Amino acid sequence: MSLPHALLTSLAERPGSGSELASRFDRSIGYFWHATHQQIYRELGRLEEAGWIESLPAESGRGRKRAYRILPAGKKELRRWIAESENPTPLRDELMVRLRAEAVLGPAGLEAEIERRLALHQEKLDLYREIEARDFPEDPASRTARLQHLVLKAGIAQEQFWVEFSREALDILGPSKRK
Amino acid sequence: MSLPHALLTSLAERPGSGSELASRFDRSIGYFWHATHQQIYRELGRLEEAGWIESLPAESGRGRKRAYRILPAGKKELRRWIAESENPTPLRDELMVRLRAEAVLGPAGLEAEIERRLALHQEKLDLYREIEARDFPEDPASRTARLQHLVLKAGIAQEQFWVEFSREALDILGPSKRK
DNA sequence: ACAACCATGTAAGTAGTTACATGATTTA
DNA sequence: TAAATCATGTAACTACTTACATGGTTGT
Repeated sequence: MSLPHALLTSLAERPGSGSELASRFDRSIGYFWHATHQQIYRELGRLEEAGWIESLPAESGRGRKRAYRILPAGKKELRRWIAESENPTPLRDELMVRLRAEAVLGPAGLEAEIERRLALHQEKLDLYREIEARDFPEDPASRTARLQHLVLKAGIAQEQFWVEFSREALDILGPSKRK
Repeated sequence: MSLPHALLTSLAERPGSGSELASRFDRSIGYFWHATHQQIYRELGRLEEAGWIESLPAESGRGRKRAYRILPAGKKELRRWIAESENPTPLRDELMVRLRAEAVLGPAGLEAEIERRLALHQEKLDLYREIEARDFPEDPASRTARLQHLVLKAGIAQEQFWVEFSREALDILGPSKRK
């Protein structure tokens, strides 16, 4: 389970509130780890109780922004976790199940959905490339920057894969409609 | 949620018992959808209750193999589901979180884990390629075979991606030890 | 007939999702 | 000052995981 450590990582990069963390999970960290705001708030509470992070603004009820930052104990825990061993999360993609289902049952209207997916992945690919052009314009960089760039490039490669895959699938499903 | 439809697909391809389905989930269907035997047995019960599949051997308690096959209602449901629209499952990979953590905290011993992952993915890649050579030796094939081949090729592309990615990561993490 | 294994299943716990609620801040 | 939005949070539910249990089958 990586959510607590994803949050620790994000807070190690820069302190922030729950909503700020939630929007970071739609970008950088979010290329490979997703979380909703409900998960994030719950987990921030646990992390604070564990003594790994602290919240800055004194007391406040709801609706008030509350900034968190990582504590030394949190950094220590994160460092310990980095070297841990864990098997890769098994892949899960319903589209593949649908393809095998259509393979065995015959045409059942999968084309439209794949075209929709193609557009989604193309859009995300464009976005990631913009981010890359903006954040990593130069080639030789620090170890930190090279690692962050590597993760972004992995996101780009994934989206590229899906774009190409969708095109191939459309070629098989409906060759007549393709130019 | 795709597990019930993954099972329906697998049973549409060929009837089988729970344990047979479980082992298929380590291959073909399992390239992109994973399930443990506990999930599978539970879900088979639900599918039978829904009237989408039936179990053949009359009455029998535990320890006795029970073969299931898909019913017309199950095929109808599967066909309906194929054309449904669903957003891609968000990616989740702890290794990426670890890389960003190591990027921000500095060297913390991630290399060994990446080498382990590299070996795992290389092994899986070799396995998939064997399966490809055995099951899809010829090029022009039926629509069904082309779709099944496409899904396998996607699995191959994924493992290839991870192998290349791991090598790049090692280049950044420990350039001295690479030849 | 005993051991080892195989197939099926139960139980408890955890992570993640969906729907909804409430107080604060900004905007019309 | 009312409406819309933002930030935080609660509650209920579902999928998935881990650990364990039991009845059959197979091999010696």
